[in-house]
Amino acid sequence: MEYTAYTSLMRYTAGKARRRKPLSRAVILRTALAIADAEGREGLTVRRLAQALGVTPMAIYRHCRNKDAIERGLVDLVVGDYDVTNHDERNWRDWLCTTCGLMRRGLIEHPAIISLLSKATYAGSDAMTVLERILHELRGAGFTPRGAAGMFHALMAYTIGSVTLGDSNAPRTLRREFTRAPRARYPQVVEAATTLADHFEGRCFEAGVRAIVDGLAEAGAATRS
Amino acid sequence: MEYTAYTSLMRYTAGKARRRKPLSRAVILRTALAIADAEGREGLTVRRLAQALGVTPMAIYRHCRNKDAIERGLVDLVVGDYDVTNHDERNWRDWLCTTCGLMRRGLIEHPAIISLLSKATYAGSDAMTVLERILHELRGAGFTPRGAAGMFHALMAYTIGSVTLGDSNAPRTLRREFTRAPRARYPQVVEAATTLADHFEGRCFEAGVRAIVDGLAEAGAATRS
DNA sequence: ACCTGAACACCGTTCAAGT
DNA sequence: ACCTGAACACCGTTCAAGT
Repeated sequence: MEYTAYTSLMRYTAGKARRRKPLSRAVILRTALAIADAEGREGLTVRRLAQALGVTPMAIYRHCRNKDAIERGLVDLVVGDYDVTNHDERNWRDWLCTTCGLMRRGLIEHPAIISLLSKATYAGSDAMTVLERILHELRGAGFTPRGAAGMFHALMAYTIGSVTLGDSNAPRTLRREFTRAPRARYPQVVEAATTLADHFEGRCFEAGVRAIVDGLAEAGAATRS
Repeated sequence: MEYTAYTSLMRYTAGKARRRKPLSRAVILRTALAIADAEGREGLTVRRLAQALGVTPMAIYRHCRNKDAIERGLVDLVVGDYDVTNHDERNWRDWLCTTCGLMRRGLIEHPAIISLLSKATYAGSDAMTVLERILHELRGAGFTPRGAAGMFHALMAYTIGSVTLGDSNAPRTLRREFTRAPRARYPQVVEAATTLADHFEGRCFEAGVRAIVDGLAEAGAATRS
């Protein structure tokens, strides 16, 4: 216990003076993200955060209204860090595919974020900029506003759901559960066990995105001009 | 504070004798679900649960290993309550559509569950039965094991992601954020505002499912026999 | 076997006080 | 203006004790 707290403190404050001058909202959020990444969402605690910052818990309240505000700030921080639309795929299908892949990557590298997504807000955040950029790309590809909105939402939902299903269980646990299920009661599960596990582990993510893109592109004559 | 605790106690124990005899794992989980539904995930507390059961917190530990076990139990409980595959659609597309609709319904009626999904396990749970049943239906429709697994995973991911995006923000908040976004910076968002909000509010869920089903059914010659 | 009481090591947050 | 100390009302969980 003592040891864990100590090494964590070392890790999060590495290279900084133990007594810093500023303590801004920005450094609070960055430290909070580091803690959440390392110990998970419930490992992030105002008191723990203060300790990592070398400060008293109450010092944090001078810069952030409360813990909820910090958690909301983390979502913004990650969205801002991953410039998911900043790449140079030429055709719009590849562009969408890469964008979703980058989103997925960001969510996986910061696993605590996905459970905070429900606290996020669009107004005045980087998320709105990402949304605008994706709609712009889709309009350029010939989608109507309605078609573009549908595509954005479906891909977003699929990506988030994919990550949720993926980090549900420890890496190889799920694979074992499927392959070792009693064949008499679960014949289909056993037969599809390895391919099921592949999907849950995210190995077929890109194929899923492409199928959804194609499915939505065809659906309804009104979605594309 | 006193008042809230009192009315909650009344609500959760309504119709039961204040001093019950058994206190089984089953009644603990049912009460826990009621609390989680009413106050959200962080409103569910061992001490609060004990209070609602008219018992000391430690009495609960005789029946459940710890809070984590209770939370995992809640996912099973909801999956078991909603018999999502029990309906009589004739063709497989409609069948999938209705199944996803029922899953979505269950998740929305118990909003705390979605954030507990990552704690769930397949082995020995009702979730495995649902999975088996869906794969069975897809095999019957001519899908290969691989194709069926892909379809299950994609629909599951989409459904979960859809609900996650939906309950992110309070009902009308998101709609306002989109329609009132500054037009100069976010022209596409403003233009698609109402249709975007419709999607986030889940009004186009069924259309999304159908498009994904069609997209995956076409994808790859190997997925169907 | 089943439940309770007291205790421990934590939480988020407020309020008054220091510099 | 920015930070601290002490306090309050909570947590999950363990351990020994009651019946």
